[in-house]
This record gives sequence, structure tokens and C-alpha cells, in this order.
Amino acid sequence: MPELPEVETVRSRLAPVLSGRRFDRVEIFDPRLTRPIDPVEVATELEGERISDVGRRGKYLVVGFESGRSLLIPPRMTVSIRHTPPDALAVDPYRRAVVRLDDGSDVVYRDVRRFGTWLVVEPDELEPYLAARIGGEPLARAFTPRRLAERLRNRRAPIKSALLDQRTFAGMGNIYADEALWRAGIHPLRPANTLAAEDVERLTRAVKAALRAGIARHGATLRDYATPDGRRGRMQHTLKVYGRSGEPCERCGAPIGKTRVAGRGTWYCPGCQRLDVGQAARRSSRRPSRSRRQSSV
DNA sequence: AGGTGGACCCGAACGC
DNA sequence: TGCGTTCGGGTCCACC
Repeated sequence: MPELPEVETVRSRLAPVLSGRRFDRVEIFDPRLTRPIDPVEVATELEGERISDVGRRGKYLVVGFESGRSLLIPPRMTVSIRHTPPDALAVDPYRRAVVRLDDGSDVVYRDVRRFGTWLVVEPDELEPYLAARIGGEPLARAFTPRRLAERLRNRRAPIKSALLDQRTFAGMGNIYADEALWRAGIHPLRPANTLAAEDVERLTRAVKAALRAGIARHGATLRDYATPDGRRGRMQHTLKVYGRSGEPCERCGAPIGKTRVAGRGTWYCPGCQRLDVGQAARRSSRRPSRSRRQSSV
């Protein structure tokens, strides 16, 4: 499920090869992709547009054109985007769109579950559209413990629910939320507004570290996700808790547990992500030095 | 108003 | 072996 690290990996691979290229021919095979707008209308609109940049906001891929328009692509669950020589890939039933660029190469868009969408927005529509849906970028300098604390202050929901809410900040999904909470030593069910300043500080660092780890390994390929050149990510090999029920926590040795939060499968360490009060004292007694614990985050 | 759960999708995993 | 059922997960939306 593409989250920020996966979308960022796709963006960084596509940007150098797409920038300056023109959409020569656009074929959309699935009307759901552009619903409620007619796919032929969207395809016609896109043909002739020249790409100025390939950006990202949260989990949205943002293809910017020289005209000032943008193509917004949230990959949701099962999208993969490949950049290939012309007609290089075998046709498969989940191919939803193909763009032929003016250098003859193809951008092939695949989506098994059809949750992904394409939306063309005018220059003045982009920011309002995004602002209504997502908060700030967690890897930006402006994402500080103070900022995060503000976003969590009035929220009684479990901290994991708050992390999955894209308006808290943009880009967390189910995998990296669990990973960040493990790194911060915070139980996923902890009410967000009960985090102490120190907890929020650790969580801020943990969020950045978890996302950066994902980017460094080109994302996590659990099933459908692939980089634009067709390779798998490597992050799935180094996840600390996600999908690891019963395996020993690498920090305290307790078997990783699984529960359900906000309707999502949720993995955590019952040993070092305690829900009860007094957890901070117990946790710090497990680790000799504070600086060492921070370095693991 | 904040929070929760169903709908949308469809392959994989599971159960009988 | 084969079939029906359940699961999962990002986002929107109805409902509490």
C-alpha cells in the first residue's frame, strides 16, 4: 500500500525521465479512473501537455505541466507505475492507462483494486484541493514536535488513528504508522491528547526516521508496489513490527502482538509499547542511556 | 465536532 | 480438490 516512502520513490525515479517530455497519446481503459468525468475527455485534455516537474504531496503524485495544470494521482492501494521502452510490457488485465511520451517511451499505469484515480486540476485548484485533504509534510523542517503537539492536543482518538488521518500530517499509512509508534515506544491505542511533550518529541523523530528508512530502501513491496523500473522495494525486510506477530521484539525480546485500531491490523510490542501510566520510567530503565535510545530512533 | 464503521475493490488466504 | 467466505487497506461519506 503505497505510503509516503513508496510515492516518493516513484516520484524521484520518474522526475528525471519525465521532465520536459510531452504527453503524445493517452489511453485510459478504466472509466473508474477518472470518474465522474469521461475518460476520453480527460485523455484528450492531457494530450499535448508538456511535463514541467513531477512532485509529491503526502501520498499524492503530482505531475505538473508547463500550462500550469496538474495531474493528481493518489495511488491508494495497489497502483504501480512503470516507465518503459514502447510496448515493452505484456498486456495484463490490470493495466488501466498508458501514456506515450514524445520520446517514444511509455508510462504504464497498473492498478489491481481500482482505488487509484486521476484528476486534472487547473493552476488555482491544486492547493485548495490538497489543503482540504492533507496536512503538512512530515519530512519538512517545519514539522516539529511543537507543530505535532498542536495537531494532537484536542484529539481523544487513539494515536494511531491520528497518524492515519492525513490532516494531522500527510503521508502515513498502516505500515509506517506501526513502525513509527514502535520506534517511539508508544502504544497505538494511547489517546493522542495524553502524550507528554517528551512523547511527542520522540514520536516526531520516529515518524521522520521511519519514513526516511522506507525511502532509503525504495519502499516496501508486500504485493503490488514496484519502482518505475519494475524493481521491488527492500523495506519489507527491515520492518520492526508490521506483519511480525509472534517474532521477538529486537529491542526487548517480547513477542510482537497484533490488535486492531481504527479498523486496521496493528502490530506493536507489548513489552516496550505500554498503554498504562508509568510506562516512560519502565522503558527508560530498560535502556542505559537516553542518547543511545534516541540513536535507535 | 470528533470519531467510527461501511462501501468501494479484488486477489489471497482460510475453512469446510 | 473445490468452492464459498473472510480479510485487508486508503479514502470518502453517512451516521452517532
